[in-house]
Amino acid sequence: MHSSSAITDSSIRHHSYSRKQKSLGLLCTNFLSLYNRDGIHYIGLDDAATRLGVERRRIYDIVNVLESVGVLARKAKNQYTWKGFGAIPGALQELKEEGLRENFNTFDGGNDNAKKDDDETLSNPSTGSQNDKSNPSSAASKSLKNDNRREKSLALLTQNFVKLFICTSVEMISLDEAARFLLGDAHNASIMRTKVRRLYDIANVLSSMNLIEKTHTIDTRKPAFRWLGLKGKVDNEPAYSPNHNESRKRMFGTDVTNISFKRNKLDLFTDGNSSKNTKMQNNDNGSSLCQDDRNNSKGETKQSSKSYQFGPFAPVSAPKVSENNSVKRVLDWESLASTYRPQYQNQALKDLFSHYQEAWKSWYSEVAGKKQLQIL
DNA sequence: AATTCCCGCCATTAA
DNA sequence: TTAATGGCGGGAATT
Repeated sequence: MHSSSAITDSSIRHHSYSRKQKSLGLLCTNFLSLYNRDGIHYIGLDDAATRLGVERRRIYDIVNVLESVGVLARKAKNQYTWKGFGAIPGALQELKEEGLRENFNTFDGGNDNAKKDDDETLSNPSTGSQNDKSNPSSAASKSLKNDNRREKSLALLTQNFVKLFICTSVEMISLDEAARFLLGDAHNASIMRTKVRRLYDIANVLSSMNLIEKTHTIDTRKPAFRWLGLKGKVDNEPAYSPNHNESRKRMFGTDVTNISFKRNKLDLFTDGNSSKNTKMQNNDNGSSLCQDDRNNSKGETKQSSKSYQFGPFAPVSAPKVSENNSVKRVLDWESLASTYRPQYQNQALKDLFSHYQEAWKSWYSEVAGKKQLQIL
């Protein structure tokens, strides 16, 4: 049939499984390049899953965080409305106001998980549970368990994560810190681990949109994410503007179809040929030149083939302005503090985060006491 | 060893 | 009930 194989991976020792090509970030990039076009208004989940060659489940992940930032909007079952990057500014503004107003809306300090076990102090009944649907009043049937799901949703986590940046001017924070912060802190056990897993997922798609970027803390050690927001690439409606260059870590190939070997749990390809798995979705789409790129070291655009354009995000070109022109000078307690600790711009904000104070405080002492920041 | 995070089981919720 | 959603965490890939 077709000449040359499809999964021509030009890197990775031979044909092996590569996690990178299966990342949510890549998938999101492909999703974006697939739908961020002029005539797109609606997006069908089935269509997306099929075109991108992934299971439904993954689409939900992406769609949920994209919606959290305004790029998409749920319209009906199986159908979303494409709002575009132009909708981000407005969404962020809303999130900011919402974040400043009342304590992080539905956020719930000590969610009462059915986890026996000691619960966190900090009962934060608060939340009148803002109902945005309809039915303003009438039967005041509290949605007890109802919101419980929402509280754990990827969408909410995404918004809170974003609020952390836009409401606090705390650019640069590690996911571990973010998780601790977004929780009431002191969440021993797996709750924390799971939360961090989710944050990784979120961070990956936000990264693909260039809303955030992965870097390292000043003392260059722990990886952390920095807020980029609408920086330089602000646009109103036009899909892509010629100018605007940044750098995005993860750059990928052009192939939108995500086909490749599975993770093979109990299936070593000891001998030749696929045994029986290979359950790849039926990918239509004529072009399927798979090719990744072992991370271009030089800013070289590798895209080509078809006509895939990168939307509002960097078309890859500028190598990178500065990774960490670490000025690392005095590195005193204060500078670190300003980096990690949220700086309250006004009383309102301070008040807003008042109940997080101790979270930070404990985190502080924890880290300081350890041996991490000893430069005091 | 530690960090990153893919994969998909299966509980929930919607139709 | 079936189909659509989407928590959740085991454990493999990466660092």
